[in-house]
Amino acid sequence: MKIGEIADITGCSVQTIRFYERKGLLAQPKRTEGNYRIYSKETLEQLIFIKQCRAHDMSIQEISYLLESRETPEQSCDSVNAIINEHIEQISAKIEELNALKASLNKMANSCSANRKIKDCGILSNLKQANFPK
Amino acid sequence: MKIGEIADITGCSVQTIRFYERKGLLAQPKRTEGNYRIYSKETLEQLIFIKQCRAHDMSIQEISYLLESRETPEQSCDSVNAIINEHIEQISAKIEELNALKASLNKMANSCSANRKIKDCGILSNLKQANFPK
DNA sequence: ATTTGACCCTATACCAAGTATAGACTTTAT
DNA sequence: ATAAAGTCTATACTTGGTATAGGGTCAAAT
Ligand SMILES: [Zn+2]
Ligand SMILES: [Zn+2]
Ligand SMILES: [Zn+2]
Ligand SMILES: [Zn+2]
Repeated sequence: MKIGEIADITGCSVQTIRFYERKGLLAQPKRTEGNYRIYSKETLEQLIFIKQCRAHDMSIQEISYLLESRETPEQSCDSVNAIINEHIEQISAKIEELNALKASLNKMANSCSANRKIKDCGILSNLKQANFPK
Repeated sequence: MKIGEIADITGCSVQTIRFYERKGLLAQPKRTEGNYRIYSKETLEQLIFIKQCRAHDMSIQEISYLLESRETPEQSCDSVNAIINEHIEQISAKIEELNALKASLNKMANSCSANRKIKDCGILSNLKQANFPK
């Protein structure tokens, strides 16, 4: 298969596939005489795996670790669990952070209701307040 | 005040302040004879405003619009409201997305419990599944 | 008077995870 | 034979900074 085909199948762009190759997520593929990349079914499956990981917002490095671990199928999958659990923790922390931001923003939005002029806008005066950790 | 002072006061790094200047969030300040930047109290307050906006995860462009609007204090603050509300929408959407990701990741994490070998790991086999929008 | 140290200056490169060109080459279709 | 579509490499751009390198400035200590 040529690069455009696996791009179509997976929904990754051609540039993204070449980018993953540069980053080491995909091995250097064989080439045709005309220097076109040629992919095997296995590489296509690996790209699908990568796509699923990215869809779960895993970093290139996390995906690297997972791909690496797939090369030792007889070993314990504890490391896989560790990566996923840590990633879930990251996402949970981000959700908490965004919920706090949203609450603060909503509070600000509610502080604009009366005068409706820029100079009196509660939103802008809220944003002027310093909020330094002592 | 010199740049290091307002960096200390606001908690922005010196590089970040220079970065904001390049991005147009802060005007070109006056300089000493030795070419050091000199800041007024007003600029310090503007930097605090910017910091508060960034703490609410607003983009440089959104902050630009807010700073611009502050220059027409007699005008209606509808545009300010629009920016904040749109930003709240962005954050809400992101929260939804992360909640969905987290649910999917938790489901995956639960699928690893039995064999504890890489080749049988439910997490990895989940990630192998293609999930293409038809 | 000079040297040290702390600060400041510009310019440039780097990070993630791609996206978007330019300019050339290969292959396919008409 | 030519045009269109696909591919190639290399490079620049995105966001919000961070981290250097290689200088210049300024105050205090020697
Ligand atoms: Zn992660
Ligand atoms: Zn208002
Ligand atoms: Zn926003
Ligand atoms: Zn497992």
